[in-house]
Amino acid sequence: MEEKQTTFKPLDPLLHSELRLAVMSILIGVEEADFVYIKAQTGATAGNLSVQLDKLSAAGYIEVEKTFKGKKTCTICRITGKGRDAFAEYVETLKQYLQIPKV
Amino acid sequence: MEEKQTTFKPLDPLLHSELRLAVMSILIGVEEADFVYIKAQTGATAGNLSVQLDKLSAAGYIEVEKTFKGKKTCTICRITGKGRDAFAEYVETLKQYLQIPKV
DNA sequence: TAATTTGGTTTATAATGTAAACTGGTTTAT
DNA sequence: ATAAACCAGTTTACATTATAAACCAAATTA
Repeated sequence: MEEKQTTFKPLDPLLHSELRLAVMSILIGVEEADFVYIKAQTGATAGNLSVQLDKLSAAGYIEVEKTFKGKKTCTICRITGKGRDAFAEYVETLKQYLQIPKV
Repeated sequence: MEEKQTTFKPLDPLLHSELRLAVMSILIGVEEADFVYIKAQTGATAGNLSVQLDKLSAAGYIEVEKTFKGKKTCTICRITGKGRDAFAEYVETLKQYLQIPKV
């Protein structure tokens, strides 16, 4: 019987994206963050950020709440448990590629 | 004067690719590796691997030597100094996204 | 010598990322 | 009051990238 030499575990494609990863990186460290803040921190265009937040939200990695800040609309994002788990697993998987020992 | 809040350094797009990263990860640990070995380790299709090796080679991150193993052709790959540097920088940059402290 | 396998390359297509163009509402200027 | 500029996003069209199917040449096997 042939043993498959699965040296590299696949990387979650939802997280293996520069902008989405930056968003998750921000959200994992805070209670919540709004669209404008995330946009400033990442330097992303509004369009790109909107699309990527939708994808994270559709995957259940974040939740998005639309509220108001005074009269202005305000889009607040939070990481979910599922998102936290996925991020943690992504980090562990990536360590293999980066040759960083698992702690 | 406005200060730009460049929180996240951009990730080298050549390395931020699952297959190319796996290739570099292999090559950084060995003197050299051939096409067939890399294909087996990564589980990639030959076509995909061929394309990605070309890209790494075009960027000067690896060098590719075509030789023979007996009568069969054999494509040998080695990481270059430039590739080594790029990989190291990619790892450091990524740590910021992953919230892994720089050592 | 015909069929299969090996070691790849080329190329067509699918998937993804990105920013320009747009929307709906708000504030400012005239 | 109303036009002009602005803010907070969304939609959509386009560019880039990834991927595997189809292909090729040489070697091996039947």
